[in-house]
Amino acid sequence: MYLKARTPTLLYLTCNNPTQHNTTPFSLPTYLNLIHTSSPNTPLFFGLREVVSSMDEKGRRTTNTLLSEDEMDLRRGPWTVDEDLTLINYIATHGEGRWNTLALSAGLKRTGKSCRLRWLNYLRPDVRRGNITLEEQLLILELHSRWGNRWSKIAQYLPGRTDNEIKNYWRTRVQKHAKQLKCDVNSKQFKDTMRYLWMPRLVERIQAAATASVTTNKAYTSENNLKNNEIEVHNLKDKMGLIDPSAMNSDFVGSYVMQSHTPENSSTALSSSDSFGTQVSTKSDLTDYYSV
DNA sequence: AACTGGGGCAACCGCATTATC
DNA sequence: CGATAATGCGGTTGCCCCAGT
Repeated sequence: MYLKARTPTLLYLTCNNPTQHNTTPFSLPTYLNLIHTSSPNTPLFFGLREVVSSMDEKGRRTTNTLLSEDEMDLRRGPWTVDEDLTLINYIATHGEGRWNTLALSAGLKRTGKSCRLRWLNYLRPDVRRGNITLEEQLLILELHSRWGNRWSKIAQYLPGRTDNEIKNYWRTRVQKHAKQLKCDVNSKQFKDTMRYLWMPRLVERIQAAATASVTTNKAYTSENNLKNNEIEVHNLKDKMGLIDPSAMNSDFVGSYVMQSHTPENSSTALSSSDSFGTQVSTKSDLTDYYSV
């Protein structure tokens, strides 16, 4: 079993056995939590402390490597695991804010802006990672149609998602499909396609996934779990209105958005995110819509 | 096996806004 | 009240990974 770093702090625990080629991603905060809460002699984590503390963003340069003079001044580029640990530890003790002071006090050779960005977009414990769910896609499409590129505002309605992540999603997925449709992402044609084709289809898929979940659970879960899932699906149906998707309009989705995920109730929304997770692959989101 | 092009995403930049002195 | 610093936001860039050739 070995560690692989795909990004500076997204680590993969991978089996050497090719028949068990199942990489398990962990964010650095997850690792820290596991390491802190596990016994020092727990086999899985035995030695990982040393590995984590000595790895760099690419697994090539160790913390003992001398830094160049430029790097001694102000560092740029990907964050190292050591820097992340420093930032996390400092914020755990002193709290966040006053980023320039924080950067200096923590001994990080980074700008305050860089520290803030790293914390908000990656290290914060409530950052939600993984594929954008169908429900989240629906929200993003709807909210973007309302507010345009107001990414931080849109992010307020998607608990755990950062504005950067939503922005990247929009640019890499949605704009790509606009390009394939040979129309501008701000054009009426494209907006109509979103509203009358993609969004209704998303609703259909969300409902289908919810139904499938119940079917599966009827077969494989305990009676108690089944009860919970039925409640969950019922709640989802309530949210989605169970109306003809073709009749769905912006107002409908908007009311769904406002009722279910507002910044004011985001704490509860986050805790209920388990039921907010119709996962899709990164390739399957909008790909099958524009061809209809 | 080597190369290449595109996708995905973390991080940076510049500007705007807000806070502090 | 003005100057400066800090923070927030949206646009852009650069790099890594991986599928296709």
